[in-house]
Amino acid sequence: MDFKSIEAKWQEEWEKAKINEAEPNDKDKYYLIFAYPGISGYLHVGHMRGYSYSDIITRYKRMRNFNVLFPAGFHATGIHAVAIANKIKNGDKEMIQYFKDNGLDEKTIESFKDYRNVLNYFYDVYANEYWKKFGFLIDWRRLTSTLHPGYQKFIQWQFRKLMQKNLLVQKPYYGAFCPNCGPVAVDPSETDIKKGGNAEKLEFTLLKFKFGDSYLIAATLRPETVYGQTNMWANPEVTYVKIAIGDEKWIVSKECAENLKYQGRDVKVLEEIPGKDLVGKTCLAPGIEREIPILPSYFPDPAVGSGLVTSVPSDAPYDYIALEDLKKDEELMRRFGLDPERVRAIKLIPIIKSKGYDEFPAKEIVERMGITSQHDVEKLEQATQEIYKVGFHTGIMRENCGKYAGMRVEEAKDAVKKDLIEQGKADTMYTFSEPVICRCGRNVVIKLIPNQWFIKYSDPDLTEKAKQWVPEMTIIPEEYKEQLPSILDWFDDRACVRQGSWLGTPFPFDEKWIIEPIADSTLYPAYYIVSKYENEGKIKPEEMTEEFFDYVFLGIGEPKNETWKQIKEDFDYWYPLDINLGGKEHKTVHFPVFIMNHVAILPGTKWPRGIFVNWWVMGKAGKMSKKGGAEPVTKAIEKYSVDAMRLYYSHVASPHQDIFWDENIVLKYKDALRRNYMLAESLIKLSGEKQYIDQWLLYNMNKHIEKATDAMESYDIRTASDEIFYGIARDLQWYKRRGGKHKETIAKVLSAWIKMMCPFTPHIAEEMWHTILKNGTLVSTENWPEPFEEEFDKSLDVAEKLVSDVLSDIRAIEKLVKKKPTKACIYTCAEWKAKALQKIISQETFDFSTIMKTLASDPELKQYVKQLPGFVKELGRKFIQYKAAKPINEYEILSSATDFFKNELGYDISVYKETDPNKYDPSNKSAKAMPLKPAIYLE
RNA sequence: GCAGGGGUUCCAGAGCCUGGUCAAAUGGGCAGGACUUAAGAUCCUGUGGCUUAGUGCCUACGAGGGUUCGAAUCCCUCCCCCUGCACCA
Repeated sequence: MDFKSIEAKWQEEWEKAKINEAEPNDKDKYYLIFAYPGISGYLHVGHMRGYSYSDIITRYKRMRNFNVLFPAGFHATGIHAVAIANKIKNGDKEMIQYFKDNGLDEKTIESFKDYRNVLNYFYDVYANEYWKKFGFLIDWRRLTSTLHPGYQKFIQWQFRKLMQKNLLVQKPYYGAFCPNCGPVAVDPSETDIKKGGNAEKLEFTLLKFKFGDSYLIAATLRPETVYGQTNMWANPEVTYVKIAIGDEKWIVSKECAENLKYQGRDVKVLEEIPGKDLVGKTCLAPGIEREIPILPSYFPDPAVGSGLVTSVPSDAPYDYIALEDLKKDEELMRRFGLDPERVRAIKLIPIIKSKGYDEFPAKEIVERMGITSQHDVEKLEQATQEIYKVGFHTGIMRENCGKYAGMRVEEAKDAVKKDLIEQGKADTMYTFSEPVICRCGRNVVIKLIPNQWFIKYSDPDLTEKAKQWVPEMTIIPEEYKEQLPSILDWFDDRACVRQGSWLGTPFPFDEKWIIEPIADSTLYPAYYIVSKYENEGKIKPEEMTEEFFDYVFLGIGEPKNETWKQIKEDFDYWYPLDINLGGKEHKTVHFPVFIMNHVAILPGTKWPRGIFVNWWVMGKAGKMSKKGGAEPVTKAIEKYSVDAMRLYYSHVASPHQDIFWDENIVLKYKDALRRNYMLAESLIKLSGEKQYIDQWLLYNMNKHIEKATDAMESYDIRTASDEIFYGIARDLQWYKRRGGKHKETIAKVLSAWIKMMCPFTPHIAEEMWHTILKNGTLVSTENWPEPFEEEFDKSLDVAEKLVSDVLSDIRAIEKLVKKKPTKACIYTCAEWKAKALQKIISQETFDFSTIMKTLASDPELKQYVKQLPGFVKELGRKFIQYKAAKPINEYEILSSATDFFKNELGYDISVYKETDPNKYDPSNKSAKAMPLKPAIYLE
């Protein structure tokens, strides 16, 4: 089967038929978007998961006779495109190779020096190489980007509305900042940065150690440990600086001085002081007011804190091991003129009592973990974290800790810090927990922005309204719906503009600020209504004034022309949005702000109706990296076929669970598609009488339609695809095996089957619709099948189960007798037994004594009263399974299946009634016959 | 720390809300067989243990308790794993 040409063929047909284009009409509407992707490079198979769900859902809704709007766009704002352009400009080999690997020629790559070409290139790749190739029925006329002029007008309007509602506030903010590039995002995906994505922004306490006319500054996260200080660590390889700050003089690392400057402190560098010059001297430790020695060590990083570290070897693994190392290192001590005796005399001071630790937690954990040197950074980090955690939660200050004795560490930490600051012995500064390097190579610092604009998501009224709205929404999965109110509560004000070489919309109240990329993508489903008109040239961006958007979105004012009127009509028809679909990474940022902005700006009738969250596709090393390692989309399409991937996403697990990409599994789904195709092909060739198995098939198909429909209605893609691709296939397989061959039944069932496949695997569904069923229409425009109208009864299933049970019973006996039988005899039970079963399963509930009474009161059954109790007990087990089924004629059913049995088993089968006086029954098996469990004799 | 999710049979993964038809769907793997020149294709059969002419019993759904006639499913305690946490969308 040539998947590739099938895909191309039907994609073309769909486009010709324009079934992707949506205009208002008199049908009910359904509007879905997926959270549009940032333009950050080629996408991999992980990204296609959620997008595929979007297309499956919208195709389903379309077949349910909804008028469906499914637009898409690009999130172009931010740093990505500029970063790529810069790299090309700088001749970055890796980046150039990346494009070469993707088949681009030198000239095109060269053109990427202009970020606009980068954007245009990826717009094209995403839309045409990914989405279109995946068969998505996106309304391409609405394609937009966050950099389209109209879109920017829209965003500016949105911010004016926020301002009018007092939801924009200005206050100081400490943000990550690159001196070259401006604000950067520090996050594990390392979009903006080269290194340090896991760094946390920490507020360090700066301890001031009196040292001559100035202070040595040591940064710490554990101010409460001042009582355990034994010495100061200076790194002899680092050059420190003496700075004038306020009316004091501090000694810190250069990086620290830099940080302080960025954090709004008035800093003037006075002179440089090599670290080795500090070693051997003493300083006055704050809090304990004791002179302590300054000792050499190599772990203090000038980029972290102040580059100087106060040593608490009892509770800090780094300090402990550094001290131990030094004590052993005669040569080092000699080099700095230290007195080895005095160094060795330094004793650990017990200060905190933590659960599971004795006097010196640091010493204990270092020994327990077998850490032998201060260069074993990984283990030391782990140890530090462990001690920090245990100390914080369970620690109690010991009696030598002054007025804090007996206090819990959790409280002492803040108390000590506060007191030291008040006494002028400490200060604070923000620092990253590890060095952060910008893409440009510079160290990222934390900068104070005194007049940062925020969106006031903490606004109590807004939060409350949003929380109230959540229960009204359809949110998939349910757990997220329960989580959302607490996320909305927790959600704080969020910086919404920034300065720097960023792409984005100018902030309407101060154009030197650019609106940051999360804030400009919260209300955008509304813009897809307008974007079509912008793209068609029917409205110019200049025309998109405040008046325009007020009219279209809020119904305020009057239309200036027909187009305005029409756009408003469109908006009123399509809005609100039914589903916003996005990955789980959006749970705590995008989705909450999406809800809150709608709630803040639009009237209640336009608030979003639903959210669908999908989880990720994982590679072997965790989340699939955007930078490589994962399978790129284009290659995957070739290898697996689009439909196989769509089915894989649908069926391999619930959408709300991470899945692990495994190409063998995807290939299995490709096999499954082929198998179903072949099955349908073989069935359509059959012809013959209508039999009871046809009724059975229709009955089961009916159930599959009901189940799959129910599943789809509740967005349970996994269950639906299971019913359709495996449940139905299994029944068709059995039908065929049982000798089913009625043309009309087959055509009817296949037609429904293929329709149901269509949302999931549209290409192969179209192909089957045409080549197997010889239809001239598009299955994509058909209606989803309704359950068949025939009267069905559960007895159809009961009967068929009888046949398959008898078959597997015969097989079981075959195994036990350990020889190939030559014939089999089946004895169906006597009439009275069948009658008794019928009486039992017609009961509401299984109650032994009531049933016995009912049976015993029957004149016909009365005579068997001795056999009844055992009989009832045995049938009790089947009660639920057979409850309410109509009676079946076992003899007839089995007799009609003798050919089937012969085919399956390879020998003759005779069916007798237990009561038949002429039956062949050499070993008296017939008496064992029970309802739905005939006796069997093998010879 | 704050918030959330989860531990199911060889693997993946349903079931759990609404307790009994659950030795537990489905897909894979594996074993055996069929068809084939052949197959990664397709089709059958099997896949906890013991036992048995189609049966029955035991052990099972992280661990331990509890509720119940009855628990993978409800309640409690404990252990372990995972995820997100804010100028990345």
